Amino acid sequence: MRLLVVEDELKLAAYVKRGLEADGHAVDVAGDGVEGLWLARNQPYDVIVLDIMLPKRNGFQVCADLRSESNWTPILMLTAKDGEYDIAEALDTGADDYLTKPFSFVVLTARIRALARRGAPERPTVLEVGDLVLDPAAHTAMRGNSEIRLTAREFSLLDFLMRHAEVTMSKADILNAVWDWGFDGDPNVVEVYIGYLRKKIDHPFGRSSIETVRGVGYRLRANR
Amino acid sequence: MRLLVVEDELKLAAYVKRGLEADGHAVDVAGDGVEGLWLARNQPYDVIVLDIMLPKRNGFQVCADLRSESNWTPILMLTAKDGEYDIAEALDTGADDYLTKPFSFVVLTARIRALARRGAPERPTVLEVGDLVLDPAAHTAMRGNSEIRLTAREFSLLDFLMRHAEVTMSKADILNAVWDWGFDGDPNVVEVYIGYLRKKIDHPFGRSSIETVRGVGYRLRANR
DNA sequence: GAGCTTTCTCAGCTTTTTCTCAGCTTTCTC
DNA sequence: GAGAAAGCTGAGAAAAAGCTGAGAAAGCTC
Repeated sequence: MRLLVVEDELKLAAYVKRGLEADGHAVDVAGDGVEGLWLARNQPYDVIVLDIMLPKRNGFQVCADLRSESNWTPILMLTAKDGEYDIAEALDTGADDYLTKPFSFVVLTARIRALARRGAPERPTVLEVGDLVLDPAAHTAMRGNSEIRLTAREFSLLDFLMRHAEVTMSKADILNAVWDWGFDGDPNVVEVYIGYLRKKIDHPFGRSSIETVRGVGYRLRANR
Repeated sequence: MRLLVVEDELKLAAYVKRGLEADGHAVDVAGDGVEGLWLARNQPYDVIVLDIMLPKRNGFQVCADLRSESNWTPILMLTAKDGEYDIAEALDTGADDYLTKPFSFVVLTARIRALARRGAPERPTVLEVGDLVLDPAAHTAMRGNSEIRLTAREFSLLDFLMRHAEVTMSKADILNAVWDWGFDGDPNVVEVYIGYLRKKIDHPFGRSSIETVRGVGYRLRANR
């Protein structure tokens, strides 16, 4: 997909760009509202990720401008949690969805995918690895025929691992993708959550499907 | 379905377009009467949603023009509640139905569906999920053989959930679809109404069929 | 316009989730 | 096989999310 990210906070923009590119998308970044507007007008994007607080022209204005020109590219707005700007306001200006900062990468990409899918009627979009099936729309996970109840964080983690099945992901990668941007707590959370997930998704007798690769990270294996 | 929305208020147009597309329709938007007329003449639509107060050529005129050209595409008129324009007048000019602003999304789509159905007489059009049956035309809901009395809001909510059975809908989605456009009250209403609905539709002994997906939203399950 | 229904807000309560911490186990190196 | 590094895990505190009863306000009906 072709994506436009309009975000003035450089670090965040870089983080988002890097992550989305790793996800296989083509990403343009604009640092202020005017530049964003210009790009949005002159390039065809599948989704626009638009921060509200921007120099020169804020997100609401950019969004309203585009809509007034009959540009209906799906827009995902980023709002700060402390809520100086209202969430409802974002939707009112014609945004299609919003996300409050801080957010995790997995959640961002999930939202972008959901937006891009709108209008397109097909509907496979489940992740499958071995006998694990994860359905982002229904927000359910199954091992074989039995449903697995997962919390939001566990779900994100499994989503991430399944999208990178068979590849060893470092703890840093995981922390980056699954936890909110700017998280600076104990990296041990990853171990803890891997533990939770193992308890829930492991076969009663089978071996873990999440392998520990000592000194490197974790890897989700399809079989056994 | 192919729909045309003629509405000059940008925010409302975006909201309607977004929602209808999420509902699986192809939506064109025109920002004034002349553009609307042009599109209506040159494209085959299943239903036209037509605001009355429009720049250049108002809804009545557009409607009359189309009818005088023997264009009988079903027209749903949008009127402001304060009633500067008369509802009867809308029907007189050849509109098929009208809706007063503000309206909720579920109501809008219900009306559009009803209009589109007029030409095609067959079609039962009841919603069924598990042993829940909802008949939008008759405005009745049944669990098995017993009727459930629902208020208008409860009905809309159940309608929405049933149309998206098995999929987890966020509170924001629900608020957007079931409550009037521009509603900016406490999002807690959703929780309250989910509570009401659960009391009414739950089996005496069964588990709830509306599941809470913590941190994400709600999901209507068919079975069990 | 009294009485009933519906819709919505509010605040306190309950449940669930998330995260930290500290001690324990496993694995690796020499 | 001792020591160190890496990983695992149970307990529990803190925060977040959701639920619900009470009641105010608005609408409808007769």
